Amino acid sequence: MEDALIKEHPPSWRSTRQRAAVLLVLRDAATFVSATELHAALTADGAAIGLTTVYRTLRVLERTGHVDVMRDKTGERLYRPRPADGHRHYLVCRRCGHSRPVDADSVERWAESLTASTGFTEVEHTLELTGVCEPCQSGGAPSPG
Amino acid sequence: MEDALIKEHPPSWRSTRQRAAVLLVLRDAATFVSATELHAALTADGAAIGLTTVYRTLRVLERTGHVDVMRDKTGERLYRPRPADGHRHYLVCRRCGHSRPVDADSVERWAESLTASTGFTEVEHTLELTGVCEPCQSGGAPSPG
DNA sequence: TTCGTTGCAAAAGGTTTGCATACCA
DNA sequence: TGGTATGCAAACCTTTTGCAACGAA
Repeated sequence: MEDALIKEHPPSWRSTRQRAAVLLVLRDAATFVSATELHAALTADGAAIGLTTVYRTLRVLERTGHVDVMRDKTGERLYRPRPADGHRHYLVCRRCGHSRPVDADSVERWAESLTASTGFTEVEHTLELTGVCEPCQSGGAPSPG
Repeated sequence: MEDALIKEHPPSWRSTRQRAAVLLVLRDAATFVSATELHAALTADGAAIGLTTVYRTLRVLERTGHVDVMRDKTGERLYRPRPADGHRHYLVCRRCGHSRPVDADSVERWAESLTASTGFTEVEHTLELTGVCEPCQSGGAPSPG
């Protein structure tokens, strides 16, 4: 992800130790993570980085389309690197937080069809899916994080 | 809406001047409104009510399924009375805030089918749709609120 | 009279901003 | 060297909570 980001997108993306650290941790995230969690993981890894910088970096990544954002029930923002194939919807386990992209083509098409049926233009959509993943159904409930 | 709420739902819903005022304003809402806006409208109408009470009343209405909730881009919660026919998805105009329920049966079915295709159970979904409504396309942009 | 409800002020929690300093290019 | 990026502290906002007073049933 770093390469794509550093070479392509930003108006002026300056490569710093802090940003590299964020990208590194984010790249391996199998679940949506909050800014706070990300910051905790970074400092636990020994990285010296301010929470403000984490927020600012995530905002850039969001603007450049490198991360997808969703909100949990409390309204907290959660981030996850956007897959290269451009998937944009995820099914998130309510027990362990694990997320997996889902094929939402039918929803995309349906959303587009709304333009014709409602008269609304520039229709955009946000879809958040939660459930309980197979591992969490059988075994106990792995704790989030 | 008042009748339905007062007679059916609550474990113990006590009818008060403040709650009646909230229900009255909310009933006529054609758009999603925030707790703050609701409170402002109420006090503008001359009602004496605390912001805390507005929040608490909305929480009860949310729990009892009398209002639908969505979040705007800033994460603020917006409320709207739930139609009697149980529609639960809305298309909201980004310019003026007007919202209309949409038929999302196909999405509902698709979401249910995820259980089979992903192994996730108890799949729940949140869908937020925005666009620009016809009046806002032609004329200028009516201001929100 | 009882117990849910109200409202103020304060706390909480996440996110943003001001500003001086550090540092990449 | 110039202009970004950083980081601390403080500001912001929405939402929740503590607690004493109020009021519906």
